[in-house]
Amino acid sequence: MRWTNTLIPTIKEVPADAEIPSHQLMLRAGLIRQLMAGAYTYLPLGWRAIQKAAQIVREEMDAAGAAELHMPALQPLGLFERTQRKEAFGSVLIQFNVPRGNRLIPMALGPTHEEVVTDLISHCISSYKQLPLTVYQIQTKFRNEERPRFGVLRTSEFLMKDAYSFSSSVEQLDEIYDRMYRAYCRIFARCGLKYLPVEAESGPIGGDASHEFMIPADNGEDSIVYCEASGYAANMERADTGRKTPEIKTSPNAAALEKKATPEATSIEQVSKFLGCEPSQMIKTLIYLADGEPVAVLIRGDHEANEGKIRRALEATSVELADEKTIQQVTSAPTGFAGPVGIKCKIIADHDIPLIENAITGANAADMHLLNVNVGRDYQLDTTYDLRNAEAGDPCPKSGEPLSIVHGIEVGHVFKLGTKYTEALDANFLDEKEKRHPIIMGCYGIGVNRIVAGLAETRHDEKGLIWPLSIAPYEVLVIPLNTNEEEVMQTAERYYSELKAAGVDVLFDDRNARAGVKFNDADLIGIPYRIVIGGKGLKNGEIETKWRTAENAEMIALDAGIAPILEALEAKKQEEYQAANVPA
RNA sequence: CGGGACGUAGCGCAGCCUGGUAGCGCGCUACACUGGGGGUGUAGAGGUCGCAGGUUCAAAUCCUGUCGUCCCGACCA
Repeated sequence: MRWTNTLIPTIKEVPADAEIPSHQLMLRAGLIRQLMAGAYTYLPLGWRAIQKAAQIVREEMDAAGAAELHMPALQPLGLFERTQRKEAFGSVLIQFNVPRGNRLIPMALGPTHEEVVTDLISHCISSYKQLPLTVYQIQTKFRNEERPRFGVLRTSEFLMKDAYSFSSSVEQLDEIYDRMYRAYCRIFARCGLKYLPVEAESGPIGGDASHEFMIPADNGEDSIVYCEASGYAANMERADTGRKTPEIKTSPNAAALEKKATPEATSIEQVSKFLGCEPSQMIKTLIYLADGEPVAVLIRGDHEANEGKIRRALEATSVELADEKTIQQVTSAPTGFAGPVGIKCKIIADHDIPLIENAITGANAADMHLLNVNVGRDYQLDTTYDLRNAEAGDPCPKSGEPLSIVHGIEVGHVFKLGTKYTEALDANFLDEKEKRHPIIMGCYGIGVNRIVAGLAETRHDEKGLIWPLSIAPYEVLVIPLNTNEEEVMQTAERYYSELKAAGVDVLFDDRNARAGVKFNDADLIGIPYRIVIGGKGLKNGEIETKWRTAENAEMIALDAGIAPILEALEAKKQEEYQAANVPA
């Protein structure tokens, strides 16, 4: 492609609205332009990078035995009503009525395709002999983000690869899940990303039912609990800590229980300020309804309760914060003054709770808190649980080494779905004994544009982007230094056409611009291999080549033609593939 | 949806407090010189100051409303 025939609007200054590197660089390098909050145009360079990523995704999905198809983005709203996801999605689901004659048809723009694909499969599959089956598509998804942000990382319209597997047994599902998991590792490695498979929520199937694939990045939205020593990685909802139940006994330093008025101080922050104490000295008493039964959950004041852990500890199917009325019944006080002492319901506590000497808690009376509360003397615990979010420094559940919290960009998610959608939409199969069962599903998503944004976010220097060869919009950039010199232009044209004929993705900077402009743009858009043709070199019978990542250029002889360039590209591809550590 | 900031030429910004002919840099157009890291000169083009209403002889500037964009938080199958 000739530079003058395409659209690469590079920007010298940093756009005011962009804060994070990927957003700034993608704008500056002419990859994207914003249409409105949460909706971006991909310009030729950006779109080519996306297509490269999509192609890698296709190759690996096909190799993993999945079949590509294409489903409508326009979907009947009724499907979402049948799976109850109209409510679950809420304002995220973009919906509207479309006039058809004198009727209005309620529709939605697909935020994902579980409903559509399950509906499809329910009509096509009826026997266990047709299973397992995995299908996928690469398609634009629509989710109304209440607050789009971070440029192209969080938008209301984005390109997603979504795959769905259908199987007749959990064993079949497990096998497909492992295959998808490996395909994902290969995809992200081939794209040149440093990625982390992270344990995520366990679904209805239980066990290792879900992994998120994260790119570690300071500007990532998600928090990952990570242990360098053991490789343990889990998201905040899921992460266990290696803490154990401590000895539960009254502290020898226990001071006399004291009741203190704390008018209108209901939050940890307010009370700690009012009493001049640290939040870590306080016990937060949260009243939950576990399958309808009230339970008091004790968490240290400076910690975050984790509902998933609470649900598992109680062996409940549903857990939600109790309503005002329940709290009033259990604590004899309005919300904000609950405490373990004398509370009228079951109590469970986090591991850290018995360790707090002379704690401060609600007094189960309006506008009152208790000081010097101690376990054993003032309230009783048989055991303790891991009920809070992991924090940096907590022991790793595998190695016992301190955990760290790293931020990440979610680029992929694999999930054992189970039969939620197949039951709701009547997608069944007949087994060998003519018994009907709902098909068992898995779903597997990749944010294709996040692959590109993730690379921009993590691979750049002060001059601009640094693409790996596998995703680079063009592999080679040919720069004739002075377009007025006939010999320079003829030579450059020759290299351009020969490289193109050899199947290399080559961009030809045929602009009549100064060298500085071309070099700076070259660094900004980050094409991996640069070939410079100038008068001085030609006099010596040489042209200059330089890798974007290299410090210095190398001269190669004109006589050699494009052969050394093709060799260098091939060697670099091998080198990148080796370095990426692509699993088998 | 709560909190904060900002809307002036394609981009980055000044002017606003204290109302009185809309400016700077980059980019763009033409010509000339120049030609290995955003070059120089000359001459130009381009703006209903986000939008609406109000105050005033007079509004980019003051007031009210509204729309948009960004950031923090809530939310995110």
